[in-house]
Amino acid sequence: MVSMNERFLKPYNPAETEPRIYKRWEESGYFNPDSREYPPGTEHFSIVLPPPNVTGILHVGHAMMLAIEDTMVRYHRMRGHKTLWLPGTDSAAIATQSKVESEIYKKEKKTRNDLGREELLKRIDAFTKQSHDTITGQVRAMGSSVDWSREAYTLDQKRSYAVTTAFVRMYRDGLIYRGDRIVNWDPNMQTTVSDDEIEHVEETTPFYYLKYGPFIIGTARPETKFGDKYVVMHPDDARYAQYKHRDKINVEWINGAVTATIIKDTAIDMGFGTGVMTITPWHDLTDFEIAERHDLDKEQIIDDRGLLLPIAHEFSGQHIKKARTEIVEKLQQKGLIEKIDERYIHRIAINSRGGGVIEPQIKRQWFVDVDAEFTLKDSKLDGIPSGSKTSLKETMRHVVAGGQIKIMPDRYEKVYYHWIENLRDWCISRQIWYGHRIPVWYRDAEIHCDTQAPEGEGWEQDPDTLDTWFSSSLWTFSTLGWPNATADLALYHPTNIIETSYDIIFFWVARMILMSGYLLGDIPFATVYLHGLVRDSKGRKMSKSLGNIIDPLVYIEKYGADSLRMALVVGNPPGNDLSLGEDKLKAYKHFANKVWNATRFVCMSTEKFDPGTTSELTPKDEEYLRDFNVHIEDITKEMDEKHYYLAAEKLYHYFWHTFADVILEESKPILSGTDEKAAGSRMRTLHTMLFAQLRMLHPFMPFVTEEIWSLLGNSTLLMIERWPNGY
RNA sequence: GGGCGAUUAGCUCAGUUGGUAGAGCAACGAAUUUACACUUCGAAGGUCAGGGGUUCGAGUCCCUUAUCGCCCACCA
Repeated sequence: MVSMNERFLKPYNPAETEPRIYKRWEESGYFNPDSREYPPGTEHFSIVLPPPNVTGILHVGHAMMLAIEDTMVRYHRMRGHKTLWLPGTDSAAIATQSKVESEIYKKEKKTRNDLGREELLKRIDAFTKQSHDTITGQVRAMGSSVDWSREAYTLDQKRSYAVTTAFVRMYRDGLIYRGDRIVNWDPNMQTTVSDDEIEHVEETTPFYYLKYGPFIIGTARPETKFGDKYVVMHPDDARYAQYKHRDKINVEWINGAVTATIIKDTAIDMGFGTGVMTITPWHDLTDFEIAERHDLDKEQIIDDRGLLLPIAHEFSGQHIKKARTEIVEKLQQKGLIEKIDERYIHRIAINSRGGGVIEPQIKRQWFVDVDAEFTLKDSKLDGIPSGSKTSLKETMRHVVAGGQIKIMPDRYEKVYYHWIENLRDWCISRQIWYGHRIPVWYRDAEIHCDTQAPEGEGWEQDPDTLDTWFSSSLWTFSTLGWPNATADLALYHPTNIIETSYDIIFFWVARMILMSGYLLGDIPFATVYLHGLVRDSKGRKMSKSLGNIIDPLVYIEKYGADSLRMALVVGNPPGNDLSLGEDKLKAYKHFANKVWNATRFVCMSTEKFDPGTTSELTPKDEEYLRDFNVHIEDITKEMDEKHYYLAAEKLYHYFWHTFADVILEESKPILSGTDEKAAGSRMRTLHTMLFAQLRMLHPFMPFVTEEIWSLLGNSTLLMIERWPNGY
């Protein structure tokens, strides 16, 4: 053993060590799998980093993701696999634009229309650049061994080309269409929002029972009722048997007499209220579907900004929020109100990205058809042969049901199927400016969809951009060079694992499966590893209003990245939320120091030991090494089963309470004793166990282990050492 | 309205196919020119949410109730 380095005389100092070690790693080039030669037939391991949104700084949830993924990656690299972890960031179109817009408005009282498309995009670019640099700095501080040479951005040139290529293919296959459908409209952001981006918030509002001719109808939104001229009831409702489908009756309504048409439809719940309702097809999905079934007129009542249209007569131009009181007053005066229930619990839809209250509107938008049949070419999907007909829904369901993709924990498979069953066509066009422009051009009645603008005069590109998840859904292969047939794509796709938060299983995981299935005839990853949310020490969600959001850099500065990583990995099985308190960080900081000092002790007491010679082992030491081999096997098995949370805990426990507390303590008299054979045997044993434990701890605590490795006189980096295999 | 999860030591959580209840932290009692006070040793602490069932045997499997949490859903 080499003589003890003087640095061991002081406690381990992560703040001084970590940036220096990361620099060494980065300069070594080993994050890039191409930097080393591998024997033919070497297994490979690839994952993509779920790209963080360039909307600000990373939080501890991101830190957890980085900790788990880096653990996986370092483990596989040490197993000798050709390992790629591909980093990047996400433009997060709507969230980013919304954030920049509101900052500009706060400071300058200017809206996007004041600035114009070009200027706003310039401002957003400046913001995202800064945000990007902060984020990549944080990713480095966590010790993430990502291949920076392959870093991607969802909005860079290569990814944009992938996006337009995907759009054009889907359009030509009839999987993308343009249609007048009811969509979720955010009047604040002035854009559509997908179903998955909607949050429902409960609200107690008055519920009005209105006299509509001979009927009583209920509504929570009297301000939408101006145009109501269809009254709908269930065909089996005996109470209304006297009325026949399509009968016409005259009723006195808000703005005078209207001729109403009776419609019988089974969508009506006979048990709710009076079992009769009038419909507002332009602003309600159920109503829209009823209107479609019976080919009824649809009329717009509310405009894009939430103002009432001329159909509201004297209320025209008023905002719906403000108009309600006056409208109710008028109804009251006309004697049209039967009664008011003041305590009605109602769910309103909110745009989770920007915050506006959703107003359904009928709009001409672009959609992905999830039910349309298409022919799958070059299929690698089990059970869906090349050339067979399938649909996006079917491929999505099939790859999980057939076990080609495994979701951890498996209970999320049910959630996934349920989502697919209820999935409607995906609205992909957005009326914001930051994002991928839709690759479609119009000239009068002509439509041109291609990756490039058409030749000739008078063409106008669609002003809309694509849902940010459209580009994210290509991430596993757009980052590897698709649509070009690159070597990276051939080698690293499908990726082995996607490791992400369970709350984006629909937004992202499902849509990656959708896109990969269609565009590549393949799965995007073999395993979905879902981690949970990080909560504070009291189990509360981290939120701005609670003020309990912590920048991981604060923890790193105080306790070191290794401690933060351990705190985020130990006791954190997939699918569970994790409470993070400072006591944990403290505990693992102590542990890092324990490893540090145990090494110091081994150095001090084995200075005479030459690892090149093999001293004969005493029976006791043979027994220790046998037990240690069982420990290695156990840890390796946990790693292979992706039980990182258990492996980390067992490594911690063994190092501290077996290696340090028992074996090291017991070694003191042996090493200072007169029995040279016993001392030599023990030195060899300690040396073996220490080195192997440093290797196994490395994926979890890369900084301290790498630093110790180097202070022990190794000129090579621990990060590319081999995972121990028994002694 | 449907679905899922949780309920185990003061706190945070493990407990893989059923076989005598585990860890970390905290708290408690000791030790001390020690590799490490970012230490060591020791002891304490649990009707495994309640009830029922299957079994030789249940924290684990089944049924049921309660509380908390999450997700989904077009009751106007």
